[in-house]
Amino acid sequence: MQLSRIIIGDGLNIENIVKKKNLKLTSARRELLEILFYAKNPLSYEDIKENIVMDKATFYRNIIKFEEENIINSFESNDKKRYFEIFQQPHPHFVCSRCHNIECIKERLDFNLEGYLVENIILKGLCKVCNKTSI
Amino acid sequence: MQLSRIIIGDGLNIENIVKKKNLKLTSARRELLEILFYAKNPLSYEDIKENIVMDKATFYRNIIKFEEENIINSFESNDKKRYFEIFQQPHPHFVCSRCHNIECIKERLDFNLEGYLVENIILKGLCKVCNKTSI
DNA sequence: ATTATAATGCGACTAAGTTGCATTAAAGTT
DNA sequence: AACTTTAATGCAACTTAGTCGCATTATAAT
Repeated sequence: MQLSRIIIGDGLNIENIVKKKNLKLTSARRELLEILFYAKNPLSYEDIKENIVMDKATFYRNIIKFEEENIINSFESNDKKRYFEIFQQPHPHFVCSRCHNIECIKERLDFNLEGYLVENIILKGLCKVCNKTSI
Repeated sequence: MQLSRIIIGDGLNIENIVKKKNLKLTSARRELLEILFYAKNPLSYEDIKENIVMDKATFYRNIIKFEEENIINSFESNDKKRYFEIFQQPHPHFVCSRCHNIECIKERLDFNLEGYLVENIILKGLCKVCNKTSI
């Protein structure tokens, strides 16, 4: 797969995104970003590690860099793991407490919290499937 | 302090709550529940451990029991820690990504997510204080 | 007072995430 | 194309949350 050539949004590919932030384009970074670009849901380190060759330290150092540069963002689930995804328009995530699946919520949740800046919304509970099959 | 005599809601004190669930009332459990009852914000293990004498395994085993019995509930913050609080009416929590404070949100957030059962809402971003003093 | 059973403490363990340090690779310069 | 600077990598050692098995102890009922 010629993943590094995928076009994201405004004609950007992984090379441009990384270089725009004055980061060196290494194979570790290309690998990591390709996986995240192709994922349709947020991924944890455990999800990713089987598919990468880089060291754990490299992984986390890149995660930190990418988060600083707003290339990705992350949040904690209820399984003690952090989940990573390519930075998109802020949108809520639903974490199912039964099946532990994580879904991106497309519906807009409107509420006004005076004074706060809400960057991330995590909803926990039962997803559609588990809610239907619940006792 | 005669903490075990505090009255919660329907004339319940810690003794009654624990016994109602068919759990033995040990000093570890009394200690843990007293701390959580008195906390005005959710607490992590790190917050609690200086004030308890029980072993870490006992702490977590009781946390698991209490969660099963809906005496407490917990959620993950963005500092890799789990936070615990006495189970109350479900209400959102706001986690500040700058000062890492955790607040209970009293305002009702109304939205309808068809099919899901939302048990827990975590908002992340800048709290009132940090948002005001942000660049 | 006795006893059954649940809860505790201890030690060993797992897994995420971090840090220091020596080595290597990227990207600009001549 | 070789040279150089600086950033990124791999490795090993570490920290901390959380879990588990097991022997011992405390609770609550008889």
